[in-house]
Amino acid sequence: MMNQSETREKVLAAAERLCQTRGYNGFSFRDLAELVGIRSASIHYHFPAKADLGKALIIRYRQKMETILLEIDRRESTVAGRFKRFIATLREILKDENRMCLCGILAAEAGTLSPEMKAELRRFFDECEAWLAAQLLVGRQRGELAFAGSPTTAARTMFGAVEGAMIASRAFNDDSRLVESANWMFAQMAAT
Amino acid sequence: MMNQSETREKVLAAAERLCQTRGYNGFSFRDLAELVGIRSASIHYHFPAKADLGKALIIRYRQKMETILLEIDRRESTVAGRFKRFIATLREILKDENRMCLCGILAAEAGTLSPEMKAELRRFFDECEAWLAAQLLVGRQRGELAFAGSPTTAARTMFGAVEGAMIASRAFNDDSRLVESANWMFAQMAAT
DNA sequence: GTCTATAAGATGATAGAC
DNA sequence: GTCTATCATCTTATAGAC
Repeated sequence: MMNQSETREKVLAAAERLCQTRGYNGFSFRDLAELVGIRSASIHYHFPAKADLGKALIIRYRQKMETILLEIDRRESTVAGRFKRFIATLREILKDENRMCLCGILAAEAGTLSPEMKAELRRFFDECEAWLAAQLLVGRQRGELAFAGSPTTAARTMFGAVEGAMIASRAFNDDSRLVESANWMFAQMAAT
Repeated sequence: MMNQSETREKVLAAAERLCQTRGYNGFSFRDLAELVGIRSASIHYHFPAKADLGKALIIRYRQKMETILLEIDRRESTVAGRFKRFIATLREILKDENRMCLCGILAAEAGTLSPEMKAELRRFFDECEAWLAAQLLVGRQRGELAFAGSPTTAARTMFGAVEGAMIASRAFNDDSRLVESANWMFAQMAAT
């Protein structure tokens, strides 16, 4: 028998995978239980309602992203290098079972999510956009990038483009779409 | 009593709305029947399986988009004007009940869709991207736009950005996100 | 074409034994 | 913590009357 946090983590990992491939409304507690190797009633012990699971899913995913972004900052010093590694991380998700960004697919399904889930979702977008905006600002200050308007608007556009490109990549089963779009955007912002 | 095509159209219109707000896996034949004012069994008369309804939904949406794009070409002569009107059309969708582009939300749920639905979905992306690419090519030839690489890559990136911006707009319940991102992208491509 | 009736299975969720 | 058992409800889908 496993302790609480061990099973909880297994459930979250499996649920994340299911949600990324089939969407929040595309998987059930039974699908999840089967994947983890326990009964669906046991899932309810850890997450009373599906919305509780959904909320935990977003928080965990956001925390993982925070770690990834910190690691990128640590390992890459140039804006170009950071952006490239950011895209590479997302590409890995696509390559693995054609998964989508968890929060991108959830945002598409926002109409059926609990208010709490939607609030957590917005935080994820806020954080990713803030990180991108910080990179863009530095890039412009260093004279590496050229773009009009606020870094915030540029970051929102870029992150939206990344999420949209992931969706299209999935539809066409072609992860090169994400990379091509990312490269194009960065080239378009390269200072002349 | 209504003739076949009349009810069929009512069903499709209601299903489109439900799908745009709740996603394909977020509405049932009963929800749909209630909205149309008939019984769910009657829906099955027009669309034996849900995937048949889904396929018809995409084809109809794509045809409507084709009409919209032709109309835009007819009424606007400049690339900037056409792009602006294209975005305005999508913004209207967002303003109305915070709806999402039908094919954007379906592409996000692609993992649960029938192969036929996925094929129709790709056609929608192909057509929108082809239209955008044609506009971008003309814009560059006229010296109004400046961008590197093929119009196809630029168009794919822009359309992905538009879909992504719609998703974010929905999550934040703020349709200005779409417009700001669209304006930013166009400004970024404006020839100096 | 639309209805009632119904099937067969899935779904989120709970009670209570171990 | 996990199980069995069970629930009420919902889901897609079909048969057959009108």
